[in-house]
Amino acid sequence: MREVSLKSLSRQLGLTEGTVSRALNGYADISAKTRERVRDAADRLGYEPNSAARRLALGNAECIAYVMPWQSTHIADPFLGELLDGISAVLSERRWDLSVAAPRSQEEEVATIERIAKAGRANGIVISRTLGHDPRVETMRAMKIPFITHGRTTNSDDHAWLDVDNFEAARFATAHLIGLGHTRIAHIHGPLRYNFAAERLKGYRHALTEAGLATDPALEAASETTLETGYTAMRTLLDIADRPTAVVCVADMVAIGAMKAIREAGLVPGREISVIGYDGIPMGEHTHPALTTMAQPLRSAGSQLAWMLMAVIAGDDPASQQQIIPADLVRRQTDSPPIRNA
Amino acid sequence: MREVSLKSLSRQLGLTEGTVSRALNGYADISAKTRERVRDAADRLGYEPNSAARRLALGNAECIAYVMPWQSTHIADPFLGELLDGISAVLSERRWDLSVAAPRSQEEEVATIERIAKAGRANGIVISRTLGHDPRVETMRAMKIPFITHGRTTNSDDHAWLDVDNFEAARFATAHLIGLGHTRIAHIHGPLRYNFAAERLKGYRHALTEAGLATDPALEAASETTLETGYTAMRTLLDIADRPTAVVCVADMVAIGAMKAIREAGLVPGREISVIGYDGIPMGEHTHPALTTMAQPLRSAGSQLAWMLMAVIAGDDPASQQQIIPADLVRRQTDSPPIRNA
DNA sequence: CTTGATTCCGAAAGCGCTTTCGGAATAGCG
DNA sequence: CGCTATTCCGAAAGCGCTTTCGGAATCAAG
Repeated sequence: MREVSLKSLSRQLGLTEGTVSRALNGYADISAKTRERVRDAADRLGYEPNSAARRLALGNAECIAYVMPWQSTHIADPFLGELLDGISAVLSERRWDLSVAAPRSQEEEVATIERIAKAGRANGIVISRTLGHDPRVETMRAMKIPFITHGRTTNSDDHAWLDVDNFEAARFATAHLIGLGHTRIAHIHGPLRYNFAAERLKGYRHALTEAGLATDPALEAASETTLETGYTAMRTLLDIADRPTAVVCVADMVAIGAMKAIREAGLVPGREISVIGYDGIPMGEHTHPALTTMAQPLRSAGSQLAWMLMAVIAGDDPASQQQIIPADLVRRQTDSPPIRNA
Repeated sequence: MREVSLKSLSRQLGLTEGTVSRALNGYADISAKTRERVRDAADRLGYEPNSAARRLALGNAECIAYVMPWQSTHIADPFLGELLDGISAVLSERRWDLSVAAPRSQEEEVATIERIAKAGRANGIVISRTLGHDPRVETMRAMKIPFITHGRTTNSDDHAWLDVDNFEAARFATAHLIGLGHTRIAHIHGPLRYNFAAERLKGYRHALTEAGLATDPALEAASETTLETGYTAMRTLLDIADRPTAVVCVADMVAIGAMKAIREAGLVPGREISVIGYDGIPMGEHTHPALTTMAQPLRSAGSQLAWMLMAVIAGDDPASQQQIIPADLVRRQTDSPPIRNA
C-alpha cells in the first residue's frame, strides 16, 4: 500500500499538483469535467491529503484541544465520554481533529496550554471545571488563543462560556425543600475554588434568606464531588445537635454518599432526611430510594461547546458566545415533607 | 505577542535557521557554547516549534490516536478518563499528542481509522472493547498502521494487545462460589460479540464442568453492560423454577442492577443470592451490601497500552507486545454459602 | 610552515500541500 | 475573420521546520 499523494495522483491524471488541489478544494477556475475526473480518481485511490502538509500550507491546525482538569477526582467523571463525543461530533463534520491533553498539575495545565498555543497545535481550546479565579483562563487570554470554558469564572464577561445556572438550581432545590416544610436544611458543598460550587452555595443561602430562615455554618459541610467525601460530610451533619431534616448536595455522587451515611444512622433517606442531588446521573434512578436531583442536559454540552468555540475561531466576538442552561428538578423518592417527631 | 519562529530566533542570534534547529535538537556538530546560547534564547523567548512544520519535515505525526468505540453504552464509561490520562501521561514525556475520535457508527469507525492512517495523522492507534471478529482490527492491519487493542480478538496472535484474563477471572469467580457450596449458579453475560463477554461465559461454563456440575441454558441471561439490563436479566433469572443461589455478572454495573432486582424480590444479595461483579468500580464498595467483585487494575492500563504501542511504532514485533493482566477477587459482602432452605 | 584531520556553521534542498499569477486556448462579438 | 473577453490550467513560490552537504576556520601532526 503505497501512500497516495498529490504528486502521484496528479501524475496519474496528467495534471499538475496545483490543478488537482484546486479541483479537490472546489475552486471555480477548474472545469466541471476535470473536477469530476479528479474527484473520481481521488475517491477511487483513496486519496487523503497529508494532514501535516495541509496544516502547514493552510496555517491552520484544523484542530481543537480539550485540556482535562488535572484533579484526580475528575478522572472518574462519567460525563467525559459524552463531552468528548459531543465535541467530536461537530468537529468531524468539518474534518477537524480533537486533541486531548491530561496535565498532571496546575503548573502543567498552564504549560500545556502555552505549548498548544505557541506550537499552533490547535485553533482553540476548551476547558471545564473552571475555578473562581482560573489561571488557565488567564494564560489563554494572554496567549490570545480562542477558547471556551465549561463553567464561568468570577470574571468571565469577555470570554466564551457555557454554564449551568448553578445559583438558580441550588436556590430552587432549597426553596423546594422549604416549600415542603423544611426549616433545618443542610448543604454539602463542593470545593469552593470551583465556581460552580461557590455559586451553588450562594444559591442555597439565598433561598434560606429569601424565606426568612437563618443560615447556619453548622449546616454547611464541605466535600469533594465523590461518594466517599459525601459520606463523611453527611456523618458530621448527623452529629450536630439540631439535626437537619433535609440536605441539598453539590453532586449526585455526594448525595449517594450522604444517603449511605443516613441509612447507617438508622434513618431512611427521603423520610427522616430528604436529599436532593445534582447532575442527574443515570445511577440516581436506581439508588434506594431513587434520588431526587437537579438534572442538566449534559448530552448536548459537548457539541454546544464546540459550536460556540467554532464561532469564536471564525471571528465572532467571544462575549457573544455565552450560554446558560437551566437545571430541572427531577422528583423521585428522596424529597418529602419533614416528619413531625423528627 | 508575535509568534516566535525559527526565523526570528535565528535572526536575533545571528545564526542560520539550520544551525539553531540543530542546536535545539542536540546535534553534535554545534559547539557547546552556541548550543547553550541558543537554548537560553529559546527558553527566554518561549520558542516552540510549529507543530505542523515539524511534523511535515520529520514525516512523523508525533501523535497517537484513540478511536472510541461507537456504542452509546460505552459513552458513560467511567474508565475513559483514566485510560486517556494514562495514555497521555506517557505521550507527554515525548511531547507527543493524543488525538481522540468518536465515530458514530460501525462504518464510521472503519472510515475514521482509514482516514487517520491515510492522512498520516497518527503514528499509531489504540482501540478498546474489541469484538470477537473486529472490523477495526482488519482495517488497521490492511492500512499497515501500528496499533494495539485493549482486549483480544479471536485471532490476535499477530498484533499487540493488553487484556485481562477474562476466562480465568470468570472461572475463578464461579469456582469460588462452588467452593462455598453453591450448585445453582447463574451468569449474566454481556453481548457475546464482545470478546471479553464470550470469554467470561466460557470461563463460567468451564468452572461448572470442572466441578461436575451441568450447565443450564436457563441459568445464562444476556445483558448489556448497564445497570438497567442487569436488572431485567436478574428478574428473568428470579422467575425460573429452580432459582439460582448465586450469580456471577459480566460487570459491576450489571451486578448492581441484579442486586436491585434481588432486593425487589424481597431477598437480600449476599444471603439468599450471592452476587459477584466484575471491574472493581469504586461504587462497588458503597452498594448495600458491598459488592464482591473481580477487580482489575485499570489505573495503569492506559499507560501500559501507550508503552506497548510506542514499542510497536519503534519497530518492535507486535506479537512481542502482548500482555495479560490478572483480575483479583475482592471479597466484600455479597458472597456467602447458600442458605439451606433457600 | 605545510598538510591533513577536526570542529563548527552556512547554504540549500525538501517534506506535501495550497494559492497566486500569468498565459495558452477557447469562446464571444462586431 | 480579427479582436477582445473568458475559461482553464501550468508554473512557481511559500508555509516553518529538519537535515544533508560542503567549506571556512581551527587544530594537531609532520
